[in-house]
Amino acid sequence: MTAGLTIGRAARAAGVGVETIRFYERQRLVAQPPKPEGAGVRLYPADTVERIRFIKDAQELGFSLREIHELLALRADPAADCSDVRERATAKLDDVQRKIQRLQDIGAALERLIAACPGRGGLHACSIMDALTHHSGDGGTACCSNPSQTTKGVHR
Amino acid sequence: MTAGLTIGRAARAAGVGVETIRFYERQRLVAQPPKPEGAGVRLYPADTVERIRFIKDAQELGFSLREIHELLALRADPAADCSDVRERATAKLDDVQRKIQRLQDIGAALERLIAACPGRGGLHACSIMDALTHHSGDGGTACCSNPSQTTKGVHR
DNA sequence: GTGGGGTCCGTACCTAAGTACGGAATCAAG
DNA sequence: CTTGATTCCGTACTTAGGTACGGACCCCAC
Repeated sequence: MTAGLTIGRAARAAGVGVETIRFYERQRLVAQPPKPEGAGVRLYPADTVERIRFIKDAQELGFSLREIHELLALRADPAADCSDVRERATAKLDDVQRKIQRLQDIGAALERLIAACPGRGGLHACSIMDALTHHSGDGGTACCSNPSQTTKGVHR
Repeated sequence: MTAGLTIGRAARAAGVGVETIRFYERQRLVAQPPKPEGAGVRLYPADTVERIRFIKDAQELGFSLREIHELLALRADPAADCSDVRERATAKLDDVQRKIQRLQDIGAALERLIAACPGRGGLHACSIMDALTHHSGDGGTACCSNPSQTTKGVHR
């Protein structure tokens, strides 16, 4: 069993900064390993690196740190109140499935957008909003009316 | 064609606060309708309500306002550089598909967690991290070792 | 055994995305 | 035509999630 990684190596392995790990420790999202007797430096198990990666992943999927903490706290062991764990896990699963559904809608809209691009004829969809809302096939030319609101200087 | 909604009604329809709409206007995420000649109040088309809903949805899926602006700016009309639009749309689509993949992994892990709950025998998975990492079926009892890091006071 | 990098810890600072505030103007119901 | 709710606009404040800084300490290679 390898002893573990120093915080710097752990951070590099997880793709975050050292300060981020410390921040997560303060938020109790990851456990702070004990400092060895007398003096020395804390060593992080590979486990923690996985945990941090999960946190970053979940964050990109729109979960807040609080929600991620709830996800990580879910554990099915016979010593816990199973019906409670089931309930919370089921709620999270619903959440996840709703997100998947919406992403699939957006994905389909993007595909329509891509397909409509060098249209040579039809020109069915023009913006994502169009592709999402009146996504019914055909419809002829009733699209691309007001070409305002394009890219022009957002955020500084 | 209905004239439109006042900012308050539009906000209620979109499920956000008035101040949020004004904030989005400042960020150029939604267009500010013109104030009628002389005096009066701005009227928002139903269109804008849809747009705001989309923004909120996309945000829950982990897109930043900047990314959402990019998504909304994508439009396939023959007057635009199609290869550029295709490229950006394809990149966004990849993004979306990666997110779906990761959500499906998490969903599967949650399902394993739920299934393992009133285990009566096996007890295969215990935390999401376990269910995500050594998710191979069977394996016997090597699970649920250290029940530390449970729920105990995060964020005030 | 010393020099340079890494760790430790506390505090300060930063960006994104709102949210609240306050005073003037405007609208709509009675 | 008053009164109460909205709108309008600018500026200030807040919260989440980090990031940076500074001084003390530690550890490893030379």
